[in-house]
Amino acid sequence: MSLSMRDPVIPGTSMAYHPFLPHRAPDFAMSAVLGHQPPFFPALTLPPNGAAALSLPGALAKPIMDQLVGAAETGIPFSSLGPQAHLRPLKTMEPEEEVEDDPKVHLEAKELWDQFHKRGTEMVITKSGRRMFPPFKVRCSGLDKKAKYILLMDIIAADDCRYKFHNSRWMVAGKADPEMPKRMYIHPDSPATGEQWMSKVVTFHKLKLTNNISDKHGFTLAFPSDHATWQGNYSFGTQTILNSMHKYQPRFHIVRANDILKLPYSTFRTYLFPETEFIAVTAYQNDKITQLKIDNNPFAKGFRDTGNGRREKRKQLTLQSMRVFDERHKKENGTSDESSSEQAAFNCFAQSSSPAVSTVGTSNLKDLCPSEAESDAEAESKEEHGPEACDAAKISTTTSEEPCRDNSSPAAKAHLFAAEPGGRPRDSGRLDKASPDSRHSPATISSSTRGLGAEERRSPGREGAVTAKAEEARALPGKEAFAPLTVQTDAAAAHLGQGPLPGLGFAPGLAGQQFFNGHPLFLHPGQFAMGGAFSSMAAGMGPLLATVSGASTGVSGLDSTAMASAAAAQGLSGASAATLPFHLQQHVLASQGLAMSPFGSLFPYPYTYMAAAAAASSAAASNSVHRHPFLNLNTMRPRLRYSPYSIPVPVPDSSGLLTTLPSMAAAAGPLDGKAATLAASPASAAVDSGSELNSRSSTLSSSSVSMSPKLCAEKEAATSELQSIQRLVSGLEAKPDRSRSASP
DNA sequence: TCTCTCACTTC
DNA sequence: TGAAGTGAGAG
Repeated sequence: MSLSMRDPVIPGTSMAYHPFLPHRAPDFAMSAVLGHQPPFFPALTLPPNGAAALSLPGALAKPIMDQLVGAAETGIPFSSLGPQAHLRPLKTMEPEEEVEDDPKVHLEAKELWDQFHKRGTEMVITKSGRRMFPPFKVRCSGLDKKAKYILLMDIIAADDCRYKFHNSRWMVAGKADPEMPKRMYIHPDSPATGEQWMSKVVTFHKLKLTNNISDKHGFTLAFPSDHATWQGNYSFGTQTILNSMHKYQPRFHIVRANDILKLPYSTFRTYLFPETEFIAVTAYQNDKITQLKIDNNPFAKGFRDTGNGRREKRKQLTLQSMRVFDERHKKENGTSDESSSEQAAFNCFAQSSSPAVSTVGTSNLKDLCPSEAESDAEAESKEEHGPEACDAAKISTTTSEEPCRDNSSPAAKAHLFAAEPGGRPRDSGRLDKASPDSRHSPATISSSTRGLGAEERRSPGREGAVTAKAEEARALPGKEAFAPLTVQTDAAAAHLGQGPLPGLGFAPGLAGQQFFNGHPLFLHPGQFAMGGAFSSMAAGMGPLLATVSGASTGVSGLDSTAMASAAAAQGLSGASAATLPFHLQQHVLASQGLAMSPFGSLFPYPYTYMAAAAAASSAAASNSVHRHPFLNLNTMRPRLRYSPYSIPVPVPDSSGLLTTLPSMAAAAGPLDGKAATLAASPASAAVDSGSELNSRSSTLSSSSVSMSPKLCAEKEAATSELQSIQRLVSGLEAKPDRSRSASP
């Protein structure tokens, strides 16, 4: 039965309140996500390809909405609203015809990400939502030019730890807080042909990160079917909710589908870029990250040391006032305390100083501190800075590179994900039967070693340049073979519990649960107005029950559907479960003994649909290890935990990402050997840097020469300036947690 | 730690 | 011109 306007459904078709109906979007102001197995749905299937257009008059939709909203607000268990509908497997909704493609994904602005990773990643999250920086941009290749693809991104917990920034480094501070409801962001251009995707850099800069648990920028779609294909709770949104001081890993997905509706049973290819891992913070902890962002984010230009931003003015003021103080001090104490080191420093300063006082402490200071400053400056200069980046290098010197903080563990090496054919998925007959995809080829984990040329450091936000440079890069032989983890899930592939899809393993008790295997999705608001995926979704979402409540977009959700249903399954009253916010329900569920993935995404989404049945059966049949794929995985390769796919992947030891034990990784992950050593004794590190400064000053002083008399007047001024600088530096050193090592 | 405001930026 | 994206800094 195909859905159309005239279908006599009670009291209306599911499409009546489908949130993707563009003309309906503003009306979707429900305060809760409505439940599972909605009683309104007759047994229906979607037309092939979900292509039937549905234009539902508001007059018809409104009463339905009211009813749903009313039910949600009063907390009436949805099951009491009517008999549960039995939804047939949507066999007519099958993925696109198999096409030959071999997608490869290249992370753009990789060098920026590398720096970011090296310095110890931090990503600011705010209540209102903050963009990612560096921006997550990729370039795709190997797509079928004609086929349509949907590109998505989500962010999952990297581990189950909470972190703190202590003694200039990130360390584990305990167990992770309960995970926030996850969403997935669908690139607003989706779906588009492979040709279109490959012709440009795909950027996800509009995705925002927030710590606001009541964020209204998302809504949930439940796929209320007892059929594995449709199980799942799909949350869309433009903001993802993260826990502060927790580590996260962005993921990128390519789905060959011409319709969002097909996501649940389409093949997901998932790519992880280890260097994009980050710790969410509400305020910057690590000055190096701050500086990196200031140097590279156009919006933060005002804080750069160069230019006329507030930062410089403030610095000038500071220096000025300090100079006044010095002069006053000298008048009181005479000038006898001029040290030779000051002279030397002055010499050095005088040689390279630019006239502006405000620039003191950038390149000039770098000259004074060759070892640390240079090492860092060298490292940075090797990264092919543009003009701004050069500036950045100077500034980072100014802000005092700290050996402890520098994660020089070659993160760049970490992105070679060589998939081992080792873990072949276990077969699941049930899946084969249940999934429409079962005819497809088995799941493959392809590790693409794509050699793109070294990317030049780019100024973010300049897509054109980025694209052009990427083009250049593509023409070059690969400096670094990049092989993102590629997991192709497929129905027949469902050999779960080992091999490439252990992330699909279902925790005990969840295996048969609905809504626990779906994964939320971010949806770009623009897609409400889009044709393409969502227009056809309007026709194809019959069996979906969607609830949205709105803030800015008029659409929002509490993501409670899944939990409501699951909680109900756990013996909670429908009412209470339905009224709990998603995250609370998660707690409830956890307390109910429902095993949940500690990593938030209970189960990695769409492929779950394909593997759900198999997972359920295999989980039931398998031993405890198999039922705890994460644990199993963790034993072997702890930091793969954020990957939904526990692939036995050989990873370079230097990666620091996949080979480190969690605690060690947390403690020493972002540090290189030297840093780790220093980190073991942070105090000594601070002392070291200070003493280094002193000894360097002495060295300079001993080699200093007497000054020309005509310089005497300037010398005095410069000396006082130097004192100011040194005071500044020692002031910085004195800062306990956010200390910067002294790079004089 | 977090939130808010501010001055600054880009678009 | 104004909306939106920045980090700093105060509280």
